Amino acid sequence: MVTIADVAQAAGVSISTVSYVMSGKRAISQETRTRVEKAIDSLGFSPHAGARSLASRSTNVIGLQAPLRTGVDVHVVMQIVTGVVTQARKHGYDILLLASDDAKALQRAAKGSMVDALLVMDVESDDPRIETLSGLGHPSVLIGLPEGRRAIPCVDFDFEAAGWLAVDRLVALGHRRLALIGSPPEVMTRHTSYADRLVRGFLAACEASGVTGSVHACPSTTEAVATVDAVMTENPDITGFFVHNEGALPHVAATIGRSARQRGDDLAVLALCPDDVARSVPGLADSIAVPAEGIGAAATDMICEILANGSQPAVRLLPPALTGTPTAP
Amino acid sequence: MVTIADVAQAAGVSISTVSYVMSGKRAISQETRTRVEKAIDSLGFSPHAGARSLASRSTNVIGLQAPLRTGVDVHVVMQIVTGVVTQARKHGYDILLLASDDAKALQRAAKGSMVDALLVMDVESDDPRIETLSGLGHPSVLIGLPEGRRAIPCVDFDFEAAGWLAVDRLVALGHRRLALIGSPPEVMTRHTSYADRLVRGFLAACEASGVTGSVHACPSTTEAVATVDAVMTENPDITGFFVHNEGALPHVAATIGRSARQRGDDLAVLALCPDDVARSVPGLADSIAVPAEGIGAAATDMICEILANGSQPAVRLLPPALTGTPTAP
DNA sequence: GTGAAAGCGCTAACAC
DNA sequence: GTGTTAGCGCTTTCAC
Repeated sequence: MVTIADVAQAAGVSISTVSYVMSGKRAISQETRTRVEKAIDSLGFSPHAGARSLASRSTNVIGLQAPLRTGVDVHVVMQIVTGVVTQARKHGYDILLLASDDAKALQRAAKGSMVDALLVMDVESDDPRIETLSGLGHPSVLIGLPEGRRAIPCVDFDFEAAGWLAVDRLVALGHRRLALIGSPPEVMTRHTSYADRLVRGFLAACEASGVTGSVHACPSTTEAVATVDAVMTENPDITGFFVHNEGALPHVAATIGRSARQRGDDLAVLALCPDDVARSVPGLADSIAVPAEGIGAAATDMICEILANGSQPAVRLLPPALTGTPTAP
Repeated sequence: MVTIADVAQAAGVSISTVSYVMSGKRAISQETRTRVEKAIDSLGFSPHAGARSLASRSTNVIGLQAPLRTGVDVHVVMQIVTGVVTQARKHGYDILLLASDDAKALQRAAKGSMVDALLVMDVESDDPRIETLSGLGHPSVLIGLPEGRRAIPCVDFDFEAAGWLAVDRLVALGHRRLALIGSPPEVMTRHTSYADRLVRGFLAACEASGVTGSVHACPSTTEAVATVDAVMTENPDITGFFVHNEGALPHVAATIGRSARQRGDDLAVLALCPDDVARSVPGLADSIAVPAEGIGAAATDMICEILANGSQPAVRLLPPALTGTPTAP
């Protein structure tokens, strides 16, 4: 293994000079700098991460707790993780992927000085992890927006605004009876924050616009088709569908598309999902994009800023936007 | 921060005794052991990972290079990652998620002593990373099975055997004209190892069974339906479909199911995908499970064994198995 | 069965 | 602008 001492010797300077060349924390003459840099390159030196973290009391690693369980939208999770990892690297951080999604895992990483900060996804209201995080002494950011005391900074997509936007769009298209085909029942029941916020925005917007809106939990599996059929049969006057359900989306789009063709109905499907997912669904005209990678990147930016400046920003919600071919009413 | 010295003092023993209690590397009297353990608990001590890695020259971290790009099957990737992370924790390892999937990232992690070993997914034949890994001095395992020199141990699902199994199953159901609806064109063209192996097994089995088999690349997006329609129109005598394509599967299953219903054809769809994905597709009777989480776990076991025993196992392929309601012919 | 002490490779005062 | 050196918190000889 090549150490900083080897580099110093090769460059004919002291150890600290090499260290300062790397960190840029003090002025170095152009001449020594090049000499040191050459030595570093030719020896292929990279500093020992452990030694560095021991001496500097910081690891340049951020711990990420991602929900690897099923029932979540894998596309969204993957994209958020991608955003986090990519952005972290830009700030010079690496990502330690935590195994379990309990409070213990957070403590292990923090107390073992394995990470400088923590990024936690899929936090529910009253999640015990929030209290753990507060007591940890490590900066942390939640990806999501749990209800309650708001002790930890949060980054998320503005699902509530998305609910409003969806209703505005469907109403603009001429629909007066709307349905939200939402998350699977288990997500709804868990009161996962994003599901609740979407429903709230959707219903409030329906009321504000004076249209009828109903909300339907929908399994993300085989039963999605049956669920949609049931909704359509029992509420034949619904013409505007707003779908926020990964597994159900293709079925819903197909079912409704077929029904529109067969019965000549003027039905509309508006999806809430990542852009590329929307593009892969046949027959889907518009969608509201969930900027999943952007959420990951924003959360990472926030935590890096806290790490750098000690600033303590509160909540950041990314605004929704319509995508796709806008079919004028 | 509470250090090992604090624990030693609290327990009235020397630092080394505390260290040995934790590592179990030398005999400790029952009495001191309990005293030390109590001190550890009451002080809430966890050893500093960096200090440990500096002194012991090992990090207890495994680097994982996962393809976060699109075009891959996100369900499969997520499940493999889950398997890796979960199993690693069981062996006492944590996972560092590498940002980019190039050789540089592997070097950075290894040479910076951030990891003890590397796990690399989605390796292609002639992948430059293979040579990098060989020269790195860190143990590594590939998840996948690239062609060629085989310098690095590999773990994967036995896609070739899956091709055989699929044909056997479809033939047993009475089908004589088979089609493999395969990976997207970009994956086929890249000669991603798994796609090639599946095709090879499928075609060989068709020949061995004396049935006709054709292979069709299929985009994982909107065009999947059109592709399948084209295949069915141009080859109306195909009755057995073997689908290995995340995005296309629901469409294929639906299209073929409908056609079977409308035209009264005896068509069969056999899918190759993770179990839970198969269960979420309406109207799918059987499938061959891709044990994605098992692949991740097996790869992790292998690398941990190499780390522990220095053993150098070669290739491990997980066998395919039929799932679902076996509909007798 | 236990302790003392020499590093591990780096950072960051504190010199000059 | 550069060098010297005291730690950072742990593991692991070596000594008893």
